[in-house]
Amino acid sequence: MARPREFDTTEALNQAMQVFWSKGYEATSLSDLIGAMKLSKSSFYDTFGSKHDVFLAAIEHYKKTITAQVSAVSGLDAPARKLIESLFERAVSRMTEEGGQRGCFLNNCAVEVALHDPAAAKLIGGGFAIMEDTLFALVERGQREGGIAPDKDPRALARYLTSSLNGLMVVGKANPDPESLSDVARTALTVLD
Amino acid sequence: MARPREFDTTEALNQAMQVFWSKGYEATSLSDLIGAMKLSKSSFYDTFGSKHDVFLAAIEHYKKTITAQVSAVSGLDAPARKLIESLFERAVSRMTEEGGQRGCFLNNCAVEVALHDPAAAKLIGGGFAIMEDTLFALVERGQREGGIAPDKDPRALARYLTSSLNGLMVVGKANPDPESLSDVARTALTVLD
DNA sequence: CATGTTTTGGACCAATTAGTCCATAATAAT
DNA sequence: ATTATTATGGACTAATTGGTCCAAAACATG
Repeated sequence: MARPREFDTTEALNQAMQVFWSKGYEATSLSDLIGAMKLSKSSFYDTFGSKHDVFLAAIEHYKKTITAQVSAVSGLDAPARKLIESLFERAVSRMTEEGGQRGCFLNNCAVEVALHDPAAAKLIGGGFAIMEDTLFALVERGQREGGIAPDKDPRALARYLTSSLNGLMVVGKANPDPESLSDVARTALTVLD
Repeated sequence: MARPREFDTTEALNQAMQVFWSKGYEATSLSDLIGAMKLSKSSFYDTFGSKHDVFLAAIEHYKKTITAQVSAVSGLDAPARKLIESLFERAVSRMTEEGGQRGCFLNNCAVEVALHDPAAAKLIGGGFAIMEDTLFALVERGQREGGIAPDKDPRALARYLTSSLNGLMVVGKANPDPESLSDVARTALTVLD
């Protein structure tokens, strides 16, 4: 009793994540999930246990994908400052493009469930930590390279940048205006000078 | 057919707002609402129409309360820069104190419903606009007073500060650590130098 | 006290929720 | 071809959802 004989579990989790991302946890129903994951109700429960279990797994899945993306970006040999800037630019353009207002999955989860779902909160915290650590490494590198003010505390900068990116997503949801968001991104990055 | 003979509508909306604030829109049930608002199901529907109508009214109510608070703060004769700083300080301490992790109601609403609820999205956008305009006025005053860099675009700064405050709330939800959040707030405010 | 107006509890509704279970169907192994 | 395994559709719960409705209770007014 389990999932189809050959069945791409990570792809299913990816689909589940997409649904949670678009609709939020509460607003996502079982039928939404089994529809997106393309398995039967029975297989769903046999394989994943419960809606909440899938939710946690989706958060974990998200963390894996950003870890991959992030290490790809950090590996580029462009100056670290440029990489950080392009992170903000990409956030702005994603938020302003058609259908891009889903924002950041972690961000959405943090706001919707962190207060009432300790298990999820822990995973989400871990996700933010990944972002922060990535930015920390980039900031330190930028300081060595000379693109970022060397006297500033890199940990504080990393925390600040993480928070700034999240702020951008939130205001972008209510008002996805390119000009506004560019103002925010540009101003936020002046801290690195 | 209506509400109780003497009935404080704004107080009821305030209670409704508290519930939506704590639990989110989807996770709030009718019984939650009529419990908090202290009226019967019949009176609820007679007076307010529907859950969604109450939700919109609660957002409006929130906007009224922040407008009031905000004009009180702006009226203080302390330097504008100090007022902005205390806004961030208060955000940090609220997020880190026991039970303060609800964050900002507008922020929560933006993340949970803006994408799928145009009517709410419009009200939420208006709420952010109030914040932005308030900060804009403070920034301009700060620039005149000399506490804030006069060469920077006050509109961009206001947008940036609004976004920063929201970012603070989001990361605070997942990780309500005073040190982290202080780092964020302190760093964010250096933009005003 | 009687009349007219408000307000309410709670019965009721249809839809939906997350979740269980099993007989059947599909597949694989022998 | 037979057997053993695996997966599925869908019937089935029990609870809850938002919402309607009305007879009775509470109240105010005369």
